[in-house]
Amino acid sequence: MTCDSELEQIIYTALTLQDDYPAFCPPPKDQDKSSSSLFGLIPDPLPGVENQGILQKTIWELYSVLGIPQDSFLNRSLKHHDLEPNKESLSTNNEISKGRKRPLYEEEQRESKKPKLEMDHYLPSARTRCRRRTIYSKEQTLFLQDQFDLNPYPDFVSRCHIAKITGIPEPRIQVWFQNRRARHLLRATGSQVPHGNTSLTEEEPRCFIYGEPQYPDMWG
Amino acid sequence: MTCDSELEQIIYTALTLQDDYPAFCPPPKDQDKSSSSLFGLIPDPLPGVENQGILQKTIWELYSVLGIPQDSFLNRSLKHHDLEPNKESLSTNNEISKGRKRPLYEEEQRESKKPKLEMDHYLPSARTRCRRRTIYSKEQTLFLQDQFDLNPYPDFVSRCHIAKITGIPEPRIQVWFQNRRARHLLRATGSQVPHGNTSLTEEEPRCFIYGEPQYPDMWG
DNA sequence: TTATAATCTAATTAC
DNA sequence: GTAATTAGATTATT
Repeated sequence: MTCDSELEQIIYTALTLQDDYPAFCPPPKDQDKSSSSLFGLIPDPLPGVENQGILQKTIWELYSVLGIPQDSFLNRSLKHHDLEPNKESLSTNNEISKGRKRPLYEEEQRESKKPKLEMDHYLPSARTRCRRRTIYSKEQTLFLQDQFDLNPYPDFVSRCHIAKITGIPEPRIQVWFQNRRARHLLRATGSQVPHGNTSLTEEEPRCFIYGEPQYPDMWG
Repeated sequence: MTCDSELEQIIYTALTLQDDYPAFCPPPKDQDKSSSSLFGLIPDPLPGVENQGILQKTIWELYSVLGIPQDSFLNRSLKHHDLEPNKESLSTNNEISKGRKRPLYEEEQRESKKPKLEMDHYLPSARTRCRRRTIYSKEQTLFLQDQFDLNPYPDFVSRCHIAKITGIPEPRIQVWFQNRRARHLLRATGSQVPHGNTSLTEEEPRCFIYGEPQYPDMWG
């Protein structure tokens, strides 16, 4: 009914969505499939969030395809993120880490003689090792390149501006600039012109640009 | 009326919030304070999002304290993030990067003879260079340490699980594990026991653990 | 295949 | 002490 690419798309859509809304992160897989408890896994509607239908539908599809039953630790985990990050959410649910140790992987601990099979089952290292590769549109890439020409070291606030304008999450912006610097700043001084005439990282090839940021020529 | 620490808290609260909701990222500072346009900066209520009052109040406080007027590029920027990341949001607003180059910093370009003052003004490198340091609660730290003992290399799905349970954003989980590995895995084999008897990174001191992950002893 | 997003180490900064 | 950032190397997707 659902081919592999479809399933993968569903999974990564859910993972991408939960990146913005942690409450929708899917639970770990479990072989004990009791179909009666399937509905218990569908998260309650997050009060107020838009595109509720899309989120719910995606998670529902994911759970249905994987046949994930209601796991015990989920009952003890946080119900809903209160939309305020890092607000000691665990303090009201401190039986997670106080009452027992390692609630997430207690299944693996119990049968510690089949570690790799269990691990591959729980954490499919081939498919979910990395975050799904982000594809940027032509307009997004052009805008990022323009910003890079202006300042290859945007600070947090600048990255937030870029994130707002492009719609790209700020951590992706950070990674994009890291990769861009590795490709272009170093290539400009290193491989293309081995003797370095491009005056950007000339005098200090491996400096940390903290106290006195070095900017392109148009900035002075 | 508002002391510096208060202002800083407001700024970073807003920045943290916009990390989850990019539409609420504050605009860049601007000296042209025309108080009449202040209300134009207050973002429209994001339809449906909870804690609307907190977000609105925070942004309002921030804008009021900074006296930020309605910037021109804000009119051309995205109105509301459509809650689906990386969905070529720019394609419907492609006049941002098509119609003109570098809309975000056109002010600096115009007066390119005062680069550092302008840059310091726009991008206060001392205060907003880095993301505000995240403070983890005792329960969060304990849970992360437990997960680290089980698997110091959690993949994307595992990091999402941890993010869900702890309420910490996934990128922060990633950074936490990076720092923890640098502190503990290397310290265990390097400084404490210089000759390395702890069998974790023994045969391959600088390997990338991709194809065949190495896990602690309890995993085999 | 190439380009590049994501991950990793190691050193470092800064809170 | 530790969260965040950086360079650089590497993996791996498109």
